[in-house]
Amino acid sequence: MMTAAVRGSRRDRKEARHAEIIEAAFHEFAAHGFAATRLDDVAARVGVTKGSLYLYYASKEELFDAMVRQQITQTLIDDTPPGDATAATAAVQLAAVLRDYYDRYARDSRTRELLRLIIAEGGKFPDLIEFYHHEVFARVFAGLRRVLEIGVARGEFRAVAADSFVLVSFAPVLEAAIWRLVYTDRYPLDLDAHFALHCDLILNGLRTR
Amino acid sequence: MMTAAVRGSRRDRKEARHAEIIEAAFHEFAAHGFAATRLDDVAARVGVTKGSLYLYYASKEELFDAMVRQQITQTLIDDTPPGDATAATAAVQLAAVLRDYYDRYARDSRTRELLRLIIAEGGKFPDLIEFYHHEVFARVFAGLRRVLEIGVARGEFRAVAADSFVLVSFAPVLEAAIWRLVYTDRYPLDLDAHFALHCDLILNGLRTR
Amino acid sequence: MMTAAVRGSRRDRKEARHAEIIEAAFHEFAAHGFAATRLDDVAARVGVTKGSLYLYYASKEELFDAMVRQQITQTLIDDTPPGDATAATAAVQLAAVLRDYYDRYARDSRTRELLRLIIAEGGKFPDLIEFYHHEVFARVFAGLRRVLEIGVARGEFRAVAADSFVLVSFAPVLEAAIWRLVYTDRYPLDLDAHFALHCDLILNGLRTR
Amino acid sequence: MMTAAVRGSRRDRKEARHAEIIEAAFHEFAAHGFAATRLDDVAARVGVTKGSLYLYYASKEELFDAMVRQQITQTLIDDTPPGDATAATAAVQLAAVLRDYYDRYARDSRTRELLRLIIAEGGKFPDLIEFYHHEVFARVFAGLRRVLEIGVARGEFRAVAADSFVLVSFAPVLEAAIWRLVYTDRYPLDLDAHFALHCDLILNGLRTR
DNA sequence: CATGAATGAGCCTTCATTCAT
DNA sequence: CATGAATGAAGGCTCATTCAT
Repeated sequence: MMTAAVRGSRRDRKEARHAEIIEAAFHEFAAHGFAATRLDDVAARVGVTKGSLYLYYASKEELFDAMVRQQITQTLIDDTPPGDATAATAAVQLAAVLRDYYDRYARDSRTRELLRLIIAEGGKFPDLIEFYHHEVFARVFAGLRRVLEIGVARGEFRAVAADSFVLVSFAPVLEAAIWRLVYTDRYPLDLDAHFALHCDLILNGLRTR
Repeated sequence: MMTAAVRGSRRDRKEARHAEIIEAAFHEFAAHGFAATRLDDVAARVGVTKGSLYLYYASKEELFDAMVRQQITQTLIDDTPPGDATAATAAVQLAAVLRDYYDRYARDSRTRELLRLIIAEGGKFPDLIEFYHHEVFARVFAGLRRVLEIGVARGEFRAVAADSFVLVSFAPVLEAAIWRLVYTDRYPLDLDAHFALHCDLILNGLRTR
Repeated sequence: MMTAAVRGSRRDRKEARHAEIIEAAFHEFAAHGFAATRLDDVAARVGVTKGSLYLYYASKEELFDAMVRQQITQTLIDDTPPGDATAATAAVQLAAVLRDYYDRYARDSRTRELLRLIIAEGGKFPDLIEFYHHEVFARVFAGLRRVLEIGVARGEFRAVAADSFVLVSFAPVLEAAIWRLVYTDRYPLDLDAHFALHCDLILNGLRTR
Repeated sequence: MMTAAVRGSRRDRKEARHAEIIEAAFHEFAAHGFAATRLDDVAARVGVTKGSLYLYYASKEELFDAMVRQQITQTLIDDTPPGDATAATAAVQLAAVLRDYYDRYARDSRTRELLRLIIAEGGKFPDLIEFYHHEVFARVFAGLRRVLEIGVARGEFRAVAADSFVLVSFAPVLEAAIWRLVYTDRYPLDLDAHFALHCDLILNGLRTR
């Protein structure tokens, strides 16, 4: 039992180290981008020597890759579908879904930084942007498409082109995220007002007459 | 006079060299980001030696800064206001303005790459994102605000919050640009359909009843 | 008695571990040389962790030293004098001695690899080449000298300079070993023909008229 | 003319640098082997910074390769055939050829060091040992074969197997080189006596009766 | 103006060695 | 005994920057 406990804790400690490194890597990579971050700094943030990182990840690339995947996965670990399925109208559902996306993708700074990395380093890591699409955009669009279909089926919404709709209706969320990424301090964005007008326009735009 | 002429042509040649270097720098920086581009590659693209770059720009940072500013300025060298001021209705004007923005910011690959650099390197070059805001977003938002005001004045549009409106109505343009930046090849975006639905939703959303 | 037995088996196990490590070290060092072999690889070959090696040898140098000494000693564990002392003529004896040396130093790949290490790393390990001289060359030369003396005493051989003779007469053996070390695959050496001509020339060269 | 002169000297200086680096590399590689030599030391020997080496050679491997090839080529730049073609007898010719080989391969320390590198690093650089064979052994053996054929044709030498003869007759040269490489200081080899007995045995061994 | 050799700081990666468990 | 995580000192290679020509 001792042995089992010791082994267990060893594995646990290793898991924990992995997590610590990922966390440190996230901060450094997010702050400086792939090329400009120094593994020295990542290690220092963990409180470990540079060489130790190589006990966990075989290269800077692998660390970056693992970090991004883990951040994406962790961000979406909440697999509860967005929105409020019990809502009376599709309009309320759509608003709930959008609010959910704002919370996940625009309000959370970690998600924003991840987005920056995807945009900035996507060219060098095609697998990662694919993964990001699969885990993030695909789900987001699926959610929006579902609400649209419900609303159309109920006669609440006009039958617009779904493929474009999911993109166009998500755009202000993405924009809010990017805006905060780039201009947070200098030109603050009032997220509530942004969300309010976003819903207003979309819902009025979709409404049947 | 000879001397002046010679001096003039010399200055011209120097101007031309500047332009060549900026152009080469744009391609390299856009492709690899600030940290990962090598001045060697920029120089090779110009057909010149690395050392020569320092006759024109004092450092990598300065070259990057000059390049981004020049690209921004050149992109906006067309100072004609967007849209079609002669249009009969504000709705048509708004559509014209949006179409104009799509052409400038989503369809043109150079503008997209510039956007990536702003997002990716903004943290390291705060003056540049400020400049970008001043030259790009400020103008864009001013254009949208004007049309909104016209439409409201004419009773065509509802009087929505202008600050949010300019952002929300521009969002699909920005999104299209970023999407093409990241997913061009894998998940193509139908820009015409995107634009069409964008206008549809916005105009229907704005319309007074 | 139990204790003694246990201790004994423990010591045996320790001896066995030593042998395993030496064996693994031989393969790695022979394949890559001193500087380029990794203790990780040696340990992996034993099926043990790198750290464990330090329970047996205090450093890479010591392991190398011990390995070479052990290989030399083991190679010569057969202390039977070379050749055939009962042979009728010194010529037959000489041929028998040479055959013996071919078997020991040219045909056996382990001996060849050892030779490479002596040549390659001798500068860094002077004690080892001294040991090699004492255990290998000194014996080889003594054997040849003895046969020469017998042949001269019997009037079969001319009285050539013994110091040079032992070297010159051994040279083709050494050459065969080195050739196989370097060119085994590309330019195979017919050891039997080599040996035959070697004997032919030496015996004819030594013969009194 | 100035320009041409300047350009010329620049190229010359670059050539000279190449030569200096090769020379320094030879000393360091010969002293420590491939893996254990530090480019820092090579650079220091040239009186230059480590980074400068990369202006001339793309990697440590390439430098090593170039160095070995250049040393081999330079050693054999003397394309005069070995021996003394005007000699009266094949025996005298053979002795002259062998003396020549002793001078080239056993007396010259540079050649010996090269040999050590071939033996030590051959496994890692198969092309180099091939090159060495082509430039060194092939020529050496061709020289010996020619003299043998002449001697046989004249009835001076017995018609022994040529393939083995070239190897066996060269062996003492190789051995002398290796001996000096390994045991120079501790067990000096009297090269003249070695050569004398070598010739004595070979010539007596070859002679027809 | 332009070159290109040279620099030197710095970064990623490796690996012999140590040590708490 | 054995482990394996951790260290830290290098070492190969890169690249922005300088400068004599």
